[in-house]
Amino acid sequence: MDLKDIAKSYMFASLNDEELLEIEKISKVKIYNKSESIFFDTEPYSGFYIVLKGLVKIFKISKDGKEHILHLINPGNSFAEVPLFENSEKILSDEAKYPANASATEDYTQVLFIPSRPFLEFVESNNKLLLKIISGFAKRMRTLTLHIEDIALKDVVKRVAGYILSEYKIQQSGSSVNPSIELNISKNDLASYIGTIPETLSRTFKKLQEDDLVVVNGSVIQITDLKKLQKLSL
Amino acid sequence: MDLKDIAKSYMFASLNDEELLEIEKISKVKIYNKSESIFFDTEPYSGFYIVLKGLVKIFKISKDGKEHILHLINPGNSFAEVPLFENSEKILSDEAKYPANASATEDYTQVLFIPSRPFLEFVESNNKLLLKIISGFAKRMRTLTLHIEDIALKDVVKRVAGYILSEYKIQQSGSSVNPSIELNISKNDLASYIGTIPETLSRTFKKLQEDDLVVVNGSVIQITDLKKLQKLSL
DNA sequence: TTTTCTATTTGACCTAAGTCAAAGGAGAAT
DNA sequence: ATTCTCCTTTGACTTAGGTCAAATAGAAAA
Repeated sequence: MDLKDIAKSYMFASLNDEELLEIEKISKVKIYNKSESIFFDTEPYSGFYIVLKGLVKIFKISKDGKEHILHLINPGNSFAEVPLFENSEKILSDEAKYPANASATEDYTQVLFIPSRPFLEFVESNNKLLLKIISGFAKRMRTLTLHIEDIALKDVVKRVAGYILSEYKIQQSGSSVNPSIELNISKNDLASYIGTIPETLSRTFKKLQEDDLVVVNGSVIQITDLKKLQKLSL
Repeated sequence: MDLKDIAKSYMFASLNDEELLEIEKISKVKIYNKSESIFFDTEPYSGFYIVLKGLVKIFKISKDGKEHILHLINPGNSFAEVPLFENSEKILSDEAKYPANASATEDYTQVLFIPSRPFLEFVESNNKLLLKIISGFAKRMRTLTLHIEDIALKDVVKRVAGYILSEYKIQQSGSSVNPSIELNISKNDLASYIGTIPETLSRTFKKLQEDDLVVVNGSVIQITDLKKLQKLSL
């Protein structure tokens, strides 16, 4: 593994080579295929992860079997690092469990596993890293509150429009002549992520298409009318 | 103002007297009456707050005027501290705005205002405080994800039952002979917080009452059947 | 290619919860 | 006490979006 891979992550971006080496020493690269589980919410907590390549979904299953995707973690981002700081005593005495399930949604998803104990020791005396972690948490919190607002305040059409636009912003596929995005998750997962079900999502895409806002072609979504789509999403 | 008031907050609980004095020097106590605004989401960001007494609600207003309460902040907890770490450059160049609205929901709500610049300088070299902040963020994040799960996965009955139980856990009014809670927010606000509207909330209380799970008397809710209520909330 | 399996779409139907309108109720102000 | 608000409840109605069942389309395997 290359130190540069670690340095590309947001959390460790500001570390110097010596510190990166330290992280490399305690961490371990793991590779998962599509829909393989990384951890279940029944497992004892042993450490957190950073996505190096691919995509990871964090999800919960409700009593009656409904799945809801809480986060989609892109490369460079960490996940399951929250429990580490939530209740350190429980972590150090191995009493904590993972608070949700995680699995890869793409083949050859590469993650870096960082075990609790050595990391906590390392981080406690590293202000720069602590600030990075705080900043990461702050950004995640922003995403979460936006997500809550969306689910609580917006109907499915607005949420779908919003998702397309946010993906477009991330992917920004060069040619703005023909703006389009490619879904990197199944429509099933997308439905779960925006808080609805596949049937409703399908009907919503149809409606957006009939209104000439987008053209859906499998996993490719062409944006026909960006302006209108933006207006609709608010 | 007493240093002890500051020390009672979760964020500053582990500071020594010297450090507390430092915080006192840079901060300022403010008092608000019920429904008075603390800040709007249109105001430039100038610092964060800690609730000393009373209750603060953080809320957003959607395009069409619907209000949704994102957080209810109890004494000891901080609010609006997230933007501080989200994008430090913007904060320091005064380009950021508050990301939501805040107002007091009780008379004589006392808050401590801590301005960005001096606090950032103070915190950057204080590991203990950084860890406290991370831990606070982690806990808030947990609350937020639970909130998302609730809204996405549970119906209104389950959410109301859940709220009653969580309040009961916080208030735990001595005599477990007759378990009951007292709502410290209006039913209007409660409806908004759990992601519904007053009419539906009212009907839900009625239903819970008809099923002999609770007895609602104004703002006092007696829990008649704790076991059943817990089962219902899952 | 043919089969098999899974993902997606469509149709018919239903229900939880929202909207609108109005009536009570409780506390504040006069 | 009486009026004025604001908060809460009730009733009648509507609808977004969920459920269930079946059809269709892709993708992977044989």
